[in-house]
Amino acid sequence: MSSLSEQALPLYQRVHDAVMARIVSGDLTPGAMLPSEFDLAAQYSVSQGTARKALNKLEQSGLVERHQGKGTFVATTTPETSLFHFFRLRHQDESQAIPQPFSETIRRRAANAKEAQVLGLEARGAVFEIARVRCIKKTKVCYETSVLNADLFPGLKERSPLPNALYPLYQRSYGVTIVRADEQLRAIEATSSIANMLAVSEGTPVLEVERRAFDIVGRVVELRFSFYLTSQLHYSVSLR
Amino acid sequence: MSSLSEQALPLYQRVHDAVMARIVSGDLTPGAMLPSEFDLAAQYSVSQGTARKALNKLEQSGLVERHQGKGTFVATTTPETSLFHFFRLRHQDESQAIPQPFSETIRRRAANAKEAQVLGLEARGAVFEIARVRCIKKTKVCYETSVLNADLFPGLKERSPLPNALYPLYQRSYGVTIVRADEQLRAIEATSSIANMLAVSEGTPVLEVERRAFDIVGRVVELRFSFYLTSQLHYSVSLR
DNA sequence: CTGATATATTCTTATACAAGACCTAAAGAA
DNA sequence: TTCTTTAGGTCTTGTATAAGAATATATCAG
Repeated sequence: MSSLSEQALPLYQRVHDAVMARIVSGDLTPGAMLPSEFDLAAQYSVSQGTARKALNKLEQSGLVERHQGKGTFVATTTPETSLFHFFRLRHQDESQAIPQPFSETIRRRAANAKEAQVLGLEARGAVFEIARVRCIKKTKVCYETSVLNADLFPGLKERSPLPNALYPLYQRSYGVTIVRADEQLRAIEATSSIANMLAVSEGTPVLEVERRAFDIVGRVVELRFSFYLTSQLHYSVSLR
Repeated sequence: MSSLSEQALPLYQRVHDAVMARIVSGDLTPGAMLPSEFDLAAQYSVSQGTARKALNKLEQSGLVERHQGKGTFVATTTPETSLFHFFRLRHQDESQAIPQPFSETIRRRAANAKEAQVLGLEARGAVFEIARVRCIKKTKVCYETSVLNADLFPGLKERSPLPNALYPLYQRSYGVTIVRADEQLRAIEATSSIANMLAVSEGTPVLEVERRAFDIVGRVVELRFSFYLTSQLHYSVSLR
């Protein structure tokens, strides 16, 4: 049996934690098949039902996918899923709006105080800043900057131009899976620099979205500011 | 045994559906205690484990709450829960911002085309329109209008002034439980009427939130437009 | 290539026992 | 007497296990 110390916790919880650790550590990569319920049960000396309960819990948290007769697999956050989940821009008919890359700048620099605090870095630690302007049908609709811990994304700058969706890149190339994002939204007047980027007049109303993206273990991996023009589009969210 | 027709569905699913029907129909009201796992098992001629699985599913969907040793209860959408879930306005430190009522107008009128379509009414059906301006520390920060199917909320107009939080009122007084809300957000320039309501100059950036609120059975019960000033506040949301 | 068969997987159902919450009545102190 | 405490009993949900069904896939005979 593997390490299942920590008495007091229920058996299924210990199995759950152990399997989760294997996924988080990268031992089990997205798309990989997990041991079957019976194998897992044997590994940890519990019954199949207990192993099953652990797997069900992992499924509920979205970490794995299960298919009767096939097996249990580490969840693959497909571009579609990722887009659908974290890209909230929609057309007026609620169809998804996917802005296309227009320009991109990647810089390596020292974090400012806020970035260091949010990303959990030491003062003036190294970060990558990705600044992009994006279009829909030739019209600039979005300016956004993403700031990342440089240590987690070695060689990022050399990958320019980056794909439209960043999170699948984070996952496939760096093993960083984004599972949650907290966002703060405000309506602001476009500053001169933002107005310039989006080719509108200064003072135009802009939807500002400040995002903190979290990975599986709860670290803030990305701090992103997005500025959207919402005359033809809107930000769509479902509370439940 | 009660009606558990529909062969082909698993037993626990049938029990789940039956209990859910009792909740939706109003037979079991929010806060009421459900039959125990053993009682439910006896009622539907299944084992306690199967009844348990049905109740767990109801818990996952948020319809009931379970407490070891106490029992299972129809979920009570408390004012706190409701506020926390559907009122997304936050101060800069992420503490919840609760605007206080400043003025309120309730009108009974005919629905316009969009309202009739969204609320599932016949053309020009009767609706209530609640228009409110709300303040934080004497400063007007929000203007919002809620449009409701008048048939679902008899005598609403006579209840003025309404409480700060409307959804607990819907639930307690009219048996309408809001479980989900879809929202569309835009940054717009304040129109003259909105600017007037909020005592700002025309053209000030305002966060517009268009909400459709759904009840347990998936009907759109409320169409709400909110206009927020977001200089001191922001709209906070978590995607996961 | 087709269809039956075997095998591996998850899913469903049932049972037994553990743990937590609550009520009640007896015991004890003021 | 009156109040508080405590012990036990009972009702509740939580945990663990086992056996068989349903589903997907590979294998092999024809």
